Amino acid sequence: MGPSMRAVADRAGVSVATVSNVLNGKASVAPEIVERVRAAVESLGYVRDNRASRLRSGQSRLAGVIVPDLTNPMFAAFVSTLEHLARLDGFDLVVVSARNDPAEEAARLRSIREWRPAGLIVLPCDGALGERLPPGLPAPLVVADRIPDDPRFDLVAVDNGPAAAAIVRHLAAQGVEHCLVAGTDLAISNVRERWEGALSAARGIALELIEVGFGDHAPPAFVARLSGPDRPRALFCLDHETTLAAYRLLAERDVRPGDDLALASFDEMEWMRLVAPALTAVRQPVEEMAECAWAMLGRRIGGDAAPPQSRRLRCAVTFRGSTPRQVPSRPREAHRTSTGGRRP
Amino acid sequence: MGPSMRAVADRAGVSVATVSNVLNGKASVAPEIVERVRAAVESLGYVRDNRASRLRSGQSRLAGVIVPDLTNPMFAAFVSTLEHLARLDGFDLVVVSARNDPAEEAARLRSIREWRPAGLIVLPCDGALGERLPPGLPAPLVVADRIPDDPRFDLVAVDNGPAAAAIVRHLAAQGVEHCLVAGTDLAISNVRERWEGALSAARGIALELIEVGFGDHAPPAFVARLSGPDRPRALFCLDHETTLAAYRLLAERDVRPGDDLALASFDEMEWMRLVAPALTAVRQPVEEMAECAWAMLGRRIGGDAAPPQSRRLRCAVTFRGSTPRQVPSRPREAHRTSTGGRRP
DNA sequence: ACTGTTTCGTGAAACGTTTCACCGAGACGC
DNA sequence: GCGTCTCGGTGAAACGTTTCACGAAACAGT
Repeated sequence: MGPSMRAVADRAGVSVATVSNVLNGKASVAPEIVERVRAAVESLGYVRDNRASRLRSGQSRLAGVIVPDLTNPMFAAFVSTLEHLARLDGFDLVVVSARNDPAEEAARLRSIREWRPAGLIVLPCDGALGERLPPGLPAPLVVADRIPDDPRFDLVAVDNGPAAAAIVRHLAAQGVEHCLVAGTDLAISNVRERWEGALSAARGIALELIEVGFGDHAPPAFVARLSGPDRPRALFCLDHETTLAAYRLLAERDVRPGDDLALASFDEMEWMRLVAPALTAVRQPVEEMAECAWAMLGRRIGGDAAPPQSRRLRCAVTFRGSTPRQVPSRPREAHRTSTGGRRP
Repeated sequence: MGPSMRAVADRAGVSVATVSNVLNGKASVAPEIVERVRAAVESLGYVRDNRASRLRSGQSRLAGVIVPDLTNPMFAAFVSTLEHLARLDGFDLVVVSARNDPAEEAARLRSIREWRPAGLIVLPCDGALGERLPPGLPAPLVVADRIPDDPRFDLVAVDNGPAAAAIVRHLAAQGVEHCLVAGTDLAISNVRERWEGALSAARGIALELIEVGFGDHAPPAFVARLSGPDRPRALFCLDHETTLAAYRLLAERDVRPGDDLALASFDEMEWMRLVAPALTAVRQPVEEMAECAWAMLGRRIGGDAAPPQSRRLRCAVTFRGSTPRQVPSRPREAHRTSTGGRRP
């Protein structure tokens, strides 16, 4: 163990209470004594023990974040901004990745309580968060990104429906008549909302849904649907995992996005702007979401007891070369696609 | 505050010491009493307070991780695996992103000590980690990914030199005679080692170095070098940031990797396999690195006092379409590039 | 019946802080 | 010269655990 306040006090020739006062700037202390204490701290290399400090004071200045998967760049960005904001407010963050496993999420939710966090920010694996929560909320909880069945919590998410609708309207306007819509799992609120939003805008365009799950490999049904001779002319992926799986699959099958298949995606990532043609995609405002979540949590920690609030942030939809007009005779405005006739 | 052990003890009609024994399975307790205590815990919804527990026991079962930038998918993956491993050993993780700022890194390094972590895993911003460390190591520290000037710590990193050499040899074999080598900053050990590794293999190929820094936009010198009429026929980027900047730049300037410029990269990412032509790249074994770091830290926490160890993990180098043979007349084996004549 | 030994459980002392009531000593008003 | 403040500082009681020495049975061996 390092030196304790006791050691500092002895060396400075004062009482522990005074050391505490100096360190926390609580009571007024004579400048000369402040100096002595500072010097003692310095020379001993004293570091406060937060465990004792927080235990006694009842404060925790610690927040927990639980994300479904830290490997997903979106969630990583979320945590990163959150971590920064938290630090500005003097909070530390315990970060947990549930690895897309509700059981692990539940376990972590339980174990994190032992640290007595001042607040929790949870991006749930699925909608059934309420059931997994230990009875009796241990601390203020803000739910982000995914919508739980349980309305007890503050919520910040994006407006999935309208964004998906915008994509579908765009596809229809480009002349697409039939579109395959793929997502990992409709049990995830975002995916469900996106599908419903797409449906709501499906005028003059036929939509067909397929769930592909989280597995490392695309399920046979998906593969078959995309490689058969009657494969759709357009594909709208409702989340990043699906887009990635589809993009790989298409490359293997030598189906070129843009040329052979209109491709649009939710969850815009850097690579979607780098590939050629670039992908039409919906970008979620992750940073803004993190800011909002932290602000909400801050208010709750501050004691605000207003009824649960729910905020929806607007997504940015960008149309790019992967969804060109569907009239082969007219020259395309598509970005960086070859002019055709490339297949042997 | 929630119920304490006192409350549980009262309800079960035993002493706090017994409750503690039951909860920790330390001393032998009569089965009937165990049951009573369990029931009391259950009905009160008791949760242990780690602050008190760890304070008294002197254990911490808490580890800190400091990464330069959580937004970087490599570091996110590192933290993710680490978090998982830690949890398997019953450790919690305090995660900190230094946002590429040595000052922030230093600040966090200082403040994290207040939690009395059992150990620290640090991926330093630069080589000068030693200077920023508070005097007197507070806990075992394992350095990962980047090599500090200070040899006091256990280290796990990748074999940058050989991997870079492999890339350069490959380029030479493909007929490249002159290659521009770009990296953010030679002050970063990885970048330096890669450059040196490249140099060591530069037989029959001229290498030219440029540092591009971390800014959001590529510096003018880089832009000029890549767009001028005498631009090099090959580019080797020494880190992900640089590759990204270069790739964007090339796209704007309508210079096609593979066709117009051989392009190889360190830090393979998903998108490099998705673009066409796919990028020749060096993949770092992040997961393995995390496993190794955790294992090392585990040994130190266990009390191993052997002299600092240093491990280098092997990178995987994959040659892809972005570095085709440099003989224009012969048909290329390149993957998914058009057959030429595309420029108006 | 007298020791040992084992088993099961308890009281109380830590751990390192914060906080609160209190105290001595000047300063001040009258 | 006497109360009354304020200022600066202190001792000691918490906070919720773990741990340790110790006791009270119960049981076995002589």
